[in-house]
Amino acid sequence: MPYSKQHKSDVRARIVESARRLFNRHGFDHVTIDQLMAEAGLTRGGFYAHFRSKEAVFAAATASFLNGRGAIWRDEAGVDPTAGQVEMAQRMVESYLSRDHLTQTEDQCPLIAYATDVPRAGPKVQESYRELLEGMVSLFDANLAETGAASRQKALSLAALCVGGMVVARALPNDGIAEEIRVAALNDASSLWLGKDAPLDQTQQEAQAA
Amino acid sequence: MPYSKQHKSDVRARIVESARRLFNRHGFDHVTIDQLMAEAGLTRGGFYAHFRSKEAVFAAATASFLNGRGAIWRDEAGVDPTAGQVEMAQRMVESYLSRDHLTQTEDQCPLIAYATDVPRAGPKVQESYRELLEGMVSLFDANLAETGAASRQKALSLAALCVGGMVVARALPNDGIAEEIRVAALNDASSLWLGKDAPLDQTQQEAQAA
DNA sequence: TGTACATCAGTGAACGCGCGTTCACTGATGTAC
DNA sequence: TGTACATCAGTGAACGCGCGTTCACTGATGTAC
Repeated sequence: MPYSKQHKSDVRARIVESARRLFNRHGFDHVTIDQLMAEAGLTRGGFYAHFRSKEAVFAAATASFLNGRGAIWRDEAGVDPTAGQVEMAQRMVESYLSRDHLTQTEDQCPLIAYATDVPRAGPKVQESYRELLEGMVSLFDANLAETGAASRQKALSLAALCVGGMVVARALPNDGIAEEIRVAALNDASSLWLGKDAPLDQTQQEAQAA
Repeated sequence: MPYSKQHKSDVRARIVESARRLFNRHGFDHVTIDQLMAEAGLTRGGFYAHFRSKEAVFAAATASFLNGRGAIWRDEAGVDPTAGQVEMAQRMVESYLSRDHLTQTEDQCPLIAYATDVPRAGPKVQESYRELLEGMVSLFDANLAETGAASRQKALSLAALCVGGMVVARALPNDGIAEEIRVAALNDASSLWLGKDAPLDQTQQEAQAA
């Protein structure tokens, strides 16, 4: 039995990671098997020793976020015992609508990156997408000041604003309007949903300093 | 001079209309020249008597919305003299976040449909997209109770919620969660931004009746 | 410890298909007489 | 009013390229002796 199981699963993980980064940046259709194998330091043909199809690696990439970064985010959000609930929600929103998250397309949340790929993708991808969004909603739900149906509703629309705001900002040119949308969403998410003022965002701080 | 100018521009308009519908439904990459020409009752080759490239017809389709339906929407929104400002904003939000608008992908707002195609498209498309979004923001801005910077900020985040909420709802399976997002966005847009309760939406009315 | 062997991850050429685009041709239509 | 003509929108076959997938082959690696 040449090549240990360890080796194979390591390589597979490397491919998934390349795939995740590239799909995130360019979307499903605009990434080729060649590209993602090259990014993983391999060549075209070897791909099919690990995955049955391009669609399969897309599903794996989505799932990998769900169980990797996504899970970490989820865990961290529930962790700090000194912070109040609304404090936690506020941190989540600030991190989601941060300038970094708008800029760094490689590591962004797949809810943003895959939004329009998902309807055409297979059931596994759709399931992952749904699961991830539900996770986000639950997380908000648990950390809002409201309870019951009111909390659920706010959690849903807050998720829509966070994810949707980023999708829209991405579609706009980088000349100010995108940032304007992001900052407006951040401020209103804070004041309208969480009932508190957002601390000045990085972009706003720089504007004041100037 | 065979075929009148009229004839040529009629046919061109028919192609643009087919393109708009198909691009709206399937996105730029998943519509073929064959399909859109067939939809217009023509064949492949004739396309290039009207447009230089696929990208060109995409730009034309985007612009056609801007000058057609988009302009109508804009005009209507400013028209009813008996309605107050906030009343107008409320109507706009209700129409944008309506169940019909979620379902009828052919006639939806291109801000939703093209969100992820735009960053990869040419400058004309990007310009149209930006212009359309700015139009929406101005429209909200002019109809909110606030004034100045506060109004602009609310207009921006309201646009993000409307467009983004629809994009996200589209990406979710049609089994309830998509509707839940839409209705939550609608209700919170009404209560948090406009300071009023939304009348019961069609879906909610049906739920109550059952 | 060293060597022959079997396995299978990885290689890169090749296949096949879809689709944007081109092109030689056709035929419908407006104009000139 | 009718007919020959010129134009060019429209046709559909063909081209060319990109890319997902396949396949015969290679060679690295673990195992058996």
